[in-house]
Amino acid sequence: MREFEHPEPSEITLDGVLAALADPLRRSIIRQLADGPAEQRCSRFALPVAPSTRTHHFRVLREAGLISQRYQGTAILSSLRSDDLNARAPGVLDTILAAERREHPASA
Amino acid sequence: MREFEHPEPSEITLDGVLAALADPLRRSIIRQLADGPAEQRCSRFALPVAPSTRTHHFRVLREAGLISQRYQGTAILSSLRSDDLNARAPGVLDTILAAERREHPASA
DNA sequence: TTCGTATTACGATGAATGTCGTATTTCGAT
DNA sequence: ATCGAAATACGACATTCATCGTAATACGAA
Repeated sequence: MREFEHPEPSEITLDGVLAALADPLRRSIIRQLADGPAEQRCSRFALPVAPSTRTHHFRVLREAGLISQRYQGTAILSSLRSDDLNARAPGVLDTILAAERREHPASA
Repeated sequence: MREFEHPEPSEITLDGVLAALADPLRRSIIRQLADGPAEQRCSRFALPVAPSTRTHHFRVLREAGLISQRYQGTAILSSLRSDDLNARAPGVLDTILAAERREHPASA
């Protein structure tokens, strides 16, 4: 029943954001969050990795300030922190997402 | 050694670009290239690392398609491949550079 | 309460990465 | 022809990172 640690908007660094987005699997998570419902449970993501690896990637994204997570029963709902990101690094997320969609059109 | 291997514009991947830009030292190189003369020699960059480490970072940037390099005497001139990058991933470089300048105003 | 689902925590492992020192190459200048 | 400066190549090392398996936790449902 605990809470997650989320960085404050002011604590979000470009370095953390780019390091998080440098991994293709994490980009696919971000992309699905951007293109789908605002809040999605972890199990909704079809990732070719073990559960514990999935957890690892979600944590990296959360600690970088890219997503926020909250509990709902046994599930965890994740959502994009678009506003905080755009305040801190305007356009970075959107341009990267656009490039990602362009480079990999089908796989959402 | 006369020639360098540069990826074609079509060979530039978002993954390579982001992986290259995930390192703060490489971002500082890119920033100096963006804010200074179009072509700059490696020794012009004041980086707190050994010469061989410097070479390593320039190669990563070159192989990712971020910069192009050519020989001029014993020196090597590096320049940003802004056009190729914007064709492949529009706005990505510019928004990242803007965020970088905003986050670290003085150090250029 | 017991069970099952969703997810995390922990520890291990192999690969990738940033760093360095040393030796080497290239080229201009002396 | 030799020297020095610029940069690379190579090999080594430590750290980080992505991955996994296993065990544990929280919560809803039966």
